Amino acid sequence: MSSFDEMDAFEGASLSSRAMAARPMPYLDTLNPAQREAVECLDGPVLMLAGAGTGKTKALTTRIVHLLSTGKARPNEILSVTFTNKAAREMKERVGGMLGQAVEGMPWLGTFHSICVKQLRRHAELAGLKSNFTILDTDDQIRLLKQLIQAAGIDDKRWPARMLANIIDDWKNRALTPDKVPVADAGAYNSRGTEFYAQYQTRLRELNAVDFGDLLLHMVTIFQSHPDVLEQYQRWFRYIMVDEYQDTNVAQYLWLRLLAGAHKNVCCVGDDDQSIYGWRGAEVGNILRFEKDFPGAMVVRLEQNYRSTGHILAAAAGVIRGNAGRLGKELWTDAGDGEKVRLIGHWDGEEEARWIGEEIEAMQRGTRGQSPIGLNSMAILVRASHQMRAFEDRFLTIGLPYRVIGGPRFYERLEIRDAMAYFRVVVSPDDGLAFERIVNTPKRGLGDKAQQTIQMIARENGVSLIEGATLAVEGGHIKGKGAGKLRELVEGIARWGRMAGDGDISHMELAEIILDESGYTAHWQNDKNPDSPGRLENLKELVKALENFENLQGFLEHVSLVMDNDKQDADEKVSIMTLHAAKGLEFPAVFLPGWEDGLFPSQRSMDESGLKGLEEERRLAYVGITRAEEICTISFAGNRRVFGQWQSQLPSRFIDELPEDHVEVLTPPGLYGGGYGAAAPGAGQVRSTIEEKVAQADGYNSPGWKRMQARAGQYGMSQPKESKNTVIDLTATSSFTLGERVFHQKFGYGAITGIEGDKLEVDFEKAGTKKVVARFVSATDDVPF
DNA sequence: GCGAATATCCTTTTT
DNA sequence: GGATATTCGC
Repeated sequence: MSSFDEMDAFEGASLSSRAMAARPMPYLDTLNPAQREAVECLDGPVLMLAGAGTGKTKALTTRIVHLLSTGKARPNEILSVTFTNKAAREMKERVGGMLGQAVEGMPWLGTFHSICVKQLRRHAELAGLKSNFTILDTDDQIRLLKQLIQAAGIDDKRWPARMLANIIDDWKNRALTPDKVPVADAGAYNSRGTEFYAQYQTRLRELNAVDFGDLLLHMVTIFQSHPDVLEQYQRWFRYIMVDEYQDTNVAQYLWLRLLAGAHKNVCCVGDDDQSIYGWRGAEVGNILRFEKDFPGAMVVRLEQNYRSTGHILAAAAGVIRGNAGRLGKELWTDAGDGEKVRLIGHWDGEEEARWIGEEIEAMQRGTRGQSPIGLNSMAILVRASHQMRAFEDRFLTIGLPYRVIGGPRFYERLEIRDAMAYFRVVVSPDDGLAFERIVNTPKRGLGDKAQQTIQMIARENGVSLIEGATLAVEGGHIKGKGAGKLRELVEGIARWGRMAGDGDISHMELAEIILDESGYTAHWQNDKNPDSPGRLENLKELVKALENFENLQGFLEHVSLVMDNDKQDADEKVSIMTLHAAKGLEFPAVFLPGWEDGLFPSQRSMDESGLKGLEEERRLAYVGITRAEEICTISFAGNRRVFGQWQSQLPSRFIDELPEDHVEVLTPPGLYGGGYGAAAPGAGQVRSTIEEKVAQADGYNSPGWKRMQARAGQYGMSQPKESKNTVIDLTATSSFTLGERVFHQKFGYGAITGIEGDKLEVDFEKAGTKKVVARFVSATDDVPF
């Protein structure tokens, strides 16, 4: 085990704390009273409840600077955790900027995952791993599970590997090792969940690999079973700071609590209203419970908002008010009311995109009566990434420059993943998953049968796949020209490995050699596909990216942990991203399209997590609105293509929660039947009272929801332009016939076996027989009988 | 064993 | 509509 003296020597403080203590502290004067309180209270537990746009990052970074300036800690004694790499980078830059020098000496400022990798590499043997372990991505994870499932003779159609991966992830997020999974979960995955989980962990160890969840889980396990290791870290990290605390899951929470356990100098920053990662295991409970976990904790509320105008804040507040059990904050601003939030409905998704495109161009020119707004200052925030396509299509045709943030990533491209699999087998020969990926890419005449032979031989001899391949060749178990090719590949991998070890050539040269000698480059050169040249370009770019790293392993780790690829180009472009990706960002003008029930709030979220899911969706709406500084435009469409089929949509229930006084309705009266604001008959009664909302027992009984159902009949827009096939008839109760094949968002396809008023009994292919409300089911093309 | 044609499922959100 | 799994003909 590495000693901490070593750590000190490698990463010791480069800043003299004594010299800094003598300096004045002008930075404190730029803070408002609440921020200052949080910054100056250095010892003991502190909870900073920081609403959107209240200068949270400023407070956090100033606090680090203050710790250093007062000589309370050296840079390497502060553990500072964020969720995203972007946030970590920003903090580093800002601390560096305030100190007027680079912060080389803050080795423990990073994401949960990157810090845990660092720790785990030090203590890998305590988790049964070697310190050069590989970090698997979701794809590998699923492939591995699929193998286990098939080996167990289970139909992976009925029990998809993806599902099992989610279950296991969930357990890991809750810091549950296979032996600790509660009995209540025993029914998971055909009652064999824990069995597969245990097998999966064994396989990972054999492959000298970990998945994302393991990074935290292994460290928590190590801390729990090796108090000496934990104590060293406890002593080392004299101060701990956590950003976005509302997003921590149980494993992260335990890890933090263990590390902070001794001195309790922990400062957590968060906003319960912006907790939007529950689906990934985040526990809002962590932040709600902070004062119980750390008795005597100081709680500071940051409520002065420096970002948005009054109307925007009021609209956001009106929406989030619908959630119960909040810690409660009221944001205020002295920036004035500004423009009201704008609301508009459209015929369909394409028209919505067209309108937003025109609106953006108008804003850009300043023809809306306001001063021109640059494209960089505008963003479109969507609920689900598939919504982006409509905008990309439209903007491409009108030549409006845009950038997609967090879209399909460079490192997820086929050719990049292949190339990286080559690097992986060279760096870590135990990595059988990478070997599988490349063994027949390019084609080497090694099909299923040959690969099964290799698998079998490897398993029989208890060796890695590569060694198994060697044995298979030597034993003559592989026939034909595949044998020669396989031998060539195995020898190649060994040779490249030696070259990496010798260090005679740079890792960039090595990467090129690997890609050339393996025939991978040639594979794309010979491919006549029109996109092959692009792929070769990408490979070049990949090799170039290696420049910034010391070796292949460092690069691979970077790729698995730092997946961001927001290339910052100087051009003016509109940003398109998901609401999740937008957290922490702000734009003068924000568009929020697709506010339709089922899409936003997402049907799946509500089906899977009920009221909790709905509340998380509502927080997402809150996050969306609060991204806007000056102009916020919400829109919805009456018809939308889903899976290539037209479906009519209802405006989101969140639209009804927007407080009238702060909204300007742009929708021409009559277009969507009216129901909002002055455009509608009987407008006065439309908005529900706050009491009603608080009293609502569940989402489906909300006044907004009921009203929408009532309204459904007057839509007048449920006919698609091309009356191609099915539109859900929202009012019908008897438009279905016995035996008809139908589709349900959650249960999939099935046949109707009974009709009872507006309720149907459907025998679903996957989910079995269920009673469902007709409204939730749509007819399919298939002719029954 | 391979590639093209055909079926099937699907879509939240991501470190 | 589009990505992936399966099937079929060579």
